[in-house]
Amino acid sequence: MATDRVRVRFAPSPTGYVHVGNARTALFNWLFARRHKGDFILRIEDTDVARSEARYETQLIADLRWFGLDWDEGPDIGGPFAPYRQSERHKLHRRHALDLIDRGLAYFCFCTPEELEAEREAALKAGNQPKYSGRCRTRPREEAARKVAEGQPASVRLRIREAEFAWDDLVHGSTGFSSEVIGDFILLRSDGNPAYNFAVVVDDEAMQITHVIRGDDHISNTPRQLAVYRAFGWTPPRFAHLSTILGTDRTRLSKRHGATSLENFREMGILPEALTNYLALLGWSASDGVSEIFSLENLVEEFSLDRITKSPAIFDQEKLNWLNRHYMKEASLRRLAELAIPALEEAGYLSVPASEAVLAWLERVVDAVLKNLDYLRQLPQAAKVIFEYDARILAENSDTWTEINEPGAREVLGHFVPLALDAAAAEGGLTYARFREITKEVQRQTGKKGRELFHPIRVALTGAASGPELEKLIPIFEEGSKLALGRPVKGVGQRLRDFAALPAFAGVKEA
RNA sequence: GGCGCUAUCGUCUAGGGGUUAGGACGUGAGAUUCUCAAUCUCAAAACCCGGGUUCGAUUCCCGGUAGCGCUACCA
Repeated sequence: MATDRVRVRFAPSPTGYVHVGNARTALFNWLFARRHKGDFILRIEDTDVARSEARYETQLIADLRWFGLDWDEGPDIGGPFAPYRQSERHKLHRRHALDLIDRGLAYFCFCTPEELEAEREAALKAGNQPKYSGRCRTRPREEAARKVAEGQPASVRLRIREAEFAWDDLVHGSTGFSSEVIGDFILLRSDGNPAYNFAVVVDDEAMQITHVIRGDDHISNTPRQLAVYRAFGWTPPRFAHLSTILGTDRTRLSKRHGATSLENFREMGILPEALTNYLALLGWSASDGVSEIFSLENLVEEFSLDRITKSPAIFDQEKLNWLNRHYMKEASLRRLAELAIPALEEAGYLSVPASEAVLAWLERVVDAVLKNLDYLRQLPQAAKVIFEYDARILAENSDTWTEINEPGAREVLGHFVPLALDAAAAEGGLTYARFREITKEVQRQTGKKGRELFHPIRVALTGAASGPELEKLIPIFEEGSKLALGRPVKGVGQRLRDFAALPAFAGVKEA
């Protein structure tokens, strides 16, 4: 390591989505860098061009920024060790591979895929570790060079010597493999592109990476990489291997488990601070063993690699929801209202762009239903009582319908509806204060109070047996009815007229 | 098949040779409210199995089992 300064990197393949496992790896790298006032580097591993498209990289960067991370060096911002795309570093990889051949530490291999496959199957059948036999290992260098010059396709393999490959893992402690299980693996493919285990090492060394924090699926790759470091005489970085994130069925979390990518969570309306907090808690805990709510800033202060768990963790959407509810309560209503717009538009409730008046009204809507939400995507559903009122549908809902047809309920409505209708007509709407005066009057006339009084009124007004407080809903109805929305919101007067028009309540207005 | 990693409530975890094994999510009950929710209170819920070491193991060691990963000219 050429520097004492902590330098870590996140090196994803741009595949079109950022899996939460990768997001957590990125987060832990970032936290470690920030904790030690070091550098966090973004490097794109795009050697496999079939899977890499420019737009994937753009999306990857956007997703990571949304997630709350920033980096000191990367493909979008450059830096002293550019380029930061693996595909643009292939010349360097080739030069290093050839250098190893010159020094007799690597060699050209002319075996065909068919030959290798046959070898592999034979080894497997014999119950042996299926590793490369070393057939091309002893070919004289001149002969190999001649074949290459003739244009024969050749890969480059590392000459593995008998050795133990051990390291002190920052998460797992001392870990090691015998060279028996490795075999002379590929450095450079016959198409000239580097293999992953070679390219990462060359790039990490060139970028002076001091700590490699990555998923534990790379544990078995580590001895190969150590072999490369050893061949070059480089000092390897420290390694920290993070456990896998599993789905509820204990298999590796994948797309079929539902929301698993940053994009998924953003679309759901999960707040990034909730997701970083949750992911930090998945496999890491604070030193007091109790604290769970952490902003990114607090996480930077508290984070340490030695408090990372070794065992795999199952992703729990419920706990993420809990954190998201927590952070939604902390967020400004304006921010939440803006985040809810796409879902509301999709539901046909809103037309964009939303005016300032609509946004201000939306804040009240968010405020009214927030307690019922796990994430913002659920807002249209939770706000249905505001946007959709249909007295006829109410009449088809047997439970609710039966309730308000009880004699007591009919009595309450018989008094309430005409009073409220008159007030709304006379005053051009109904304030909550006025609404309360009317309910008090109804209470005097009927002797009903509490649930007996309010439940029928709620049903008549909202069409539903449950929902936000009427204190919040009534002003929302009234103000909403004055706004130009994707779907007109009915005011109190309109709702009661619709209700009174139901045949079953035909007499209610005159009662 | 070989190699490796892992194992505390349903889930995320704390802890550690002697503890009433702690917290959180979720669940259940109660309180409160016009309802749902939110909130508050309470409750149920765990050391994978078998050996060893030890006066004593959930904790340390070994084995088993299970889960996961790697075993590529994928990354």
